[in-house]
Amino acid sequence: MKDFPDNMNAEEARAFRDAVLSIVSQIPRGRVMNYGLIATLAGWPSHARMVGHTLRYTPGAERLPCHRVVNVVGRTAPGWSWQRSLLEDEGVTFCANGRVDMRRHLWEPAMEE
DNA sequence: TGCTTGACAGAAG
DNA sequence: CCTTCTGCCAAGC
Repeated sequence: MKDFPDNMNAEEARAFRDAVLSIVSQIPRGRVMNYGLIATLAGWPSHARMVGHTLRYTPGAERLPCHRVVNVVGRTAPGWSWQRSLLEDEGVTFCANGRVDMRRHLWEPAMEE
């Protein structure tokens, strides 16, 4: 029995998008998450790139705290210079190399239960 | 139909 | 620490 189909149906693509947007909207202020983690929680591990694709091309994602989504090493999205300012405004600290201090700000929904 | 691209991740140099 | 390469998978051309 196959838990994770390799290609998505329209229904699953919609479920994936819905899950991603839902997870992102739940990221607390001053915390960040990475793409791989969101993809895993959404039910499709290794679809990290699809998460970024969804956040960028889905209308309405702009109103979500998508600026709290960074890659696994705490680096902000390329071509999105103001993302750092948005995070700093929430109290997120950055290292000298321009990366988010993941050890302090990484948030996992599992830690809520 | 087939190659390239990308808001990624991980390993290697 | 940084850059480059590979694996990944959907979207674009």
